[in-house]
Amino acid sequence: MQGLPQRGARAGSRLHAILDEAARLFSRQGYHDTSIRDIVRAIGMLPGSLYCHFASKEDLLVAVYEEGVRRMTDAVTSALSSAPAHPWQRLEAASVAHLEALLQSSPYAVVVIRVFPDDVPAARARLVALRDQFESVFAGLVAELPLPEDADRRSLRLFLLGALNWSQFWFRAGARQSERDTPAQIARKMVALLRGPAA
Amino acid sequence: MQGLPQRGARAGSRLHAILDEAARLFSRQGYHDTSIRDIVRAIGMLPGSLYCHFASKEDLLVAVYEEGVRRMTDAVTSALSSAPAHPWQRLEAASVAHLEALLQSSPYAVVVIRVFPDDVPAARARLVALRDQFESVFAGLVAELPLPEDADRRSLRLFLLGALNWSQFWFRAGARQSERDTPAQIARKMVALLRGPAA
Amino acid sequence: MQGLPQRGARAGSRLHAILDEAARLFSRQGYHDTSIRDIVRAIGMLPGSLYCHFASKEDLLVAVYEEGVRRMTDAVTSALSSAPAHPWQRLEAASVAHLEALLQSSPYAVVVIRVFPDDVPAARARLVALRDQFESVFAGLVAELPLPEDADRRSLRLFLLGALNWSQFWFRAGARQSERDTPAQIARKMVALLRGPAA
Amino acid sequence: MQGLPQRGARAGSRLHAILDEAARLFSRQGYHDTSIRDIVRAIGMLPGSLYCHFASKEDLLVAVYEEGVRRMTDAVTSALSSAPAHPWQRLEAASVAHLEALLQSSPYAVVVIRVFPDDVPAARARLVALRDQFESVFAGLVAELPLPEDADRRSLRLFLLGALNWSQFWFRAGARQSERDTPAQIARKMVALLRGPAA
DNA sequence: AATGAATGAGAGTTCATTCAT
DNA sequence: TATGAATGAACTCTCATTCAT
Repeated sequence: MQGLPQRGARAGSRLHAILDEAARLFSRQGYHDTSIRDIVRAIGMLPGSLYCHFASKEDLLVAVYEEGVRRMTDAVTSALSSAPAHPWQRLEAASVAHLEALLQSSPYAVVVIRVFPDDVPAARARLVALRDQFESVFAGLVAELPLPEDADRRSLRLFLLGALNWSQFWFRAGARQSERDTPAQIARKMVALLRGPAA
Repeated sequence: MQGLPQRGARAGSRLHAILDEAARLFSRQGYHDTSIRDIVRAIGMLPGSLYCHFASKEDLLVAVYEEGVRRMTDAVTSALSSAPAHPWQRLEAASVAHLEALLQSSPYAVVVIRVFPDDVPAARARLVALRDQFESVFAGLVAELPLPEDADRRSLRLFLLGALNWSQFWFRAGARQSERDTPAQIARKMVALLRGPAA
Repeated sequence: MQGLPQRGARAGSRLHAILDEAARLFSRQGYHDTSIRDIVRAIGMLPGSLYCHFASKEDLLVAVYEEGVRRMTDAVTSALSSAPAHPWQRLEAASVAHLEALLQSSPYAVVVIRVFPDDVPAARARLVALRDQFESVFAGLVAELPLPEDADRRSLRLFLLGALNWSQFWFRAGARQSERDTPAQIARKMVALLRGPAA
Repeated sequence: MQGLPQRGARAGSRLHAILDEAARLFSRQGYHDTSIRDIVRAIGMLPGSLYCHFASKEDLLVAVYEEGVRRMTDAVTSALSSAPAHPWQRLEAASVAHLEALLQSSPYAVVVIRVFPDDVPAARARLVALRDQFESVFAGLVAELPLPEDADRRSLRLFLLGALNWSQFWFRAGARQSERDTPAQIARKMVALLRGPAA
């Protein structure tokens, strides 16, 4: 885990374990339904011990968020590095990477999308800032799109990200496994819809 | 309030008051940050009294959800009754009505969109069913759209609703008041994007 | 217990029990060494139940203080009603009554003198106000004393009350029971010292 | 700081720093409201490190008490060395020195008077012994006073010290700065009151 | 002499809920 | 239909202290 303090093998591994477990539980049960006890129990610690690493439950959430944004950004950046040059294809590659992180691979990413800043007033400002940080990547990609002069790029970005993020609520439900789209397919369909039938 | 039990003027008014206050607080603070005490305090009741009307906090949430779905459905249905016959225009009218309810007029609608079934395990199934009930209205409208034989109508519906619903998270932030789109404008832009540049 | 809400036999008795037990423990162990759990355990309640009656531990302390001031004031007032008319004798009677309450009869009074406002920041202002309220009785008595025009009555009052109140720290220690002064004797000696050898 | 272990410049300075900070915080916030963390944070140490110097928080308090008694005794002794020979004047000089230490100059002295032995059961006996040690200085001075054969010298001493010590609770409140007595003036008034109007 | 992660106990408090009245 | 006291469990968090390094 890049960027985390790791001043010793033991120390780092415990902090690592707390973050991983918090990400896992926050992503599955949400923030409010996950207690400090739930988290530490799963990794063989005592509740008080967690406070050696985080001053409050909100701070822990922020740390998970930070890692989540880092991972999502990394995933998108990494996908872009091997993507074609065409702006629409780059947006598609980023969307695929984002949706795969969100729906498939990373509890950290799920936390960022699932736990809403408004639901944790004490951390709201910091969570919003982190979300904005991630969205700026997409803002950059949308800015490159070959669109008419008067196109509303902000709406397009919000529209795309909203649709992508909302998929967490229906992705695992619905049709039989075999008929279900993969995250990558979903992302490609969304970008295609935005690009329009003509393209 | 149509459809609510109303065995007398007084009775109905108390139940009404509870629901209104619950909708107001759930929509503003979320479900977990709103306590039974918060709700009853605001209407001059005591915590125990609420249980004359609802067996549990989850049941109260379900009741608010039911009313929210009813209101959203009513708003959409009502808008459709005076809408043009063209399928795209009907989808637009429905989207506008939905987004106005969500962002402008109804705390009940906000609860339906803001409080996620996964965050309230004990009521999950019922909340999902109510959401589905509402979405079926849009499924009907999407089914009418003049699209190629092989178009993925389910994705289109999920895409539109995701984008619409996600707007609750960014609507009140951002640009200066004067430059901000109204809910109706946002909805129209979204439908236009989906319809494609040709239309 | 005069002045306490008592809207029902049961209700009053529980509140009564909480206050009595809190006064008893605060007076014996101090405020910080007494936990909510200590208090409720002694009267067969659960910790949460206490919060039906008091919003916080500080509020409970204030309530004990209020009762303590009431009792001390009552004791002094009652003693004055049957005291001679001479100002020095009245001051003596008040001092005797105060010291008997403090050292002999009332845990409530002990709390007022033993728990210092500065030790409970959240309640400081209210505790100081209650102490002042009690001291004003003595201010009245000192104002009546036949003293030279330029006498410093404020210092005399603070001197007397300081000496009286400090006795809580040495009263139970020291010499054999038989040789020990009673609270009344201590109070009389103090007033005599202040009055001077001539009197 | 005389009497403290000082096995090297560095060692002494850390211990010194701990004691000073503990005295400062105990005197301002009381013993229970001051945590080990508060103390070490202020001097750039970690909680565990404090235990290289003191085996427990109570031991730290006792050390502060010891230093406090030493300072108060030194102040009184020093004042007496340059005081007139008359017993009442010597008592006055001692009282002035004590009150100046308590109200003006020494957090250590404040701790001795502010933190009551009964509030720290684990250290009670040692704290009481230290207090007694200090009071014995005053016992000696009172023994010298020219008083009638049957005078109650013990009461006089307790009365004086109680009044002096209690002043910590009202000294900083009350009248405007300009009208307020200095600690020395307060001490002189108290001794004058005890000596009686005639003298 | 100092570190810093961890302990284990316990703190005050909140909560949805119950039930006799 | 409403009350209000009580429940029982759980909550986040703080504390003095320990100990391998």
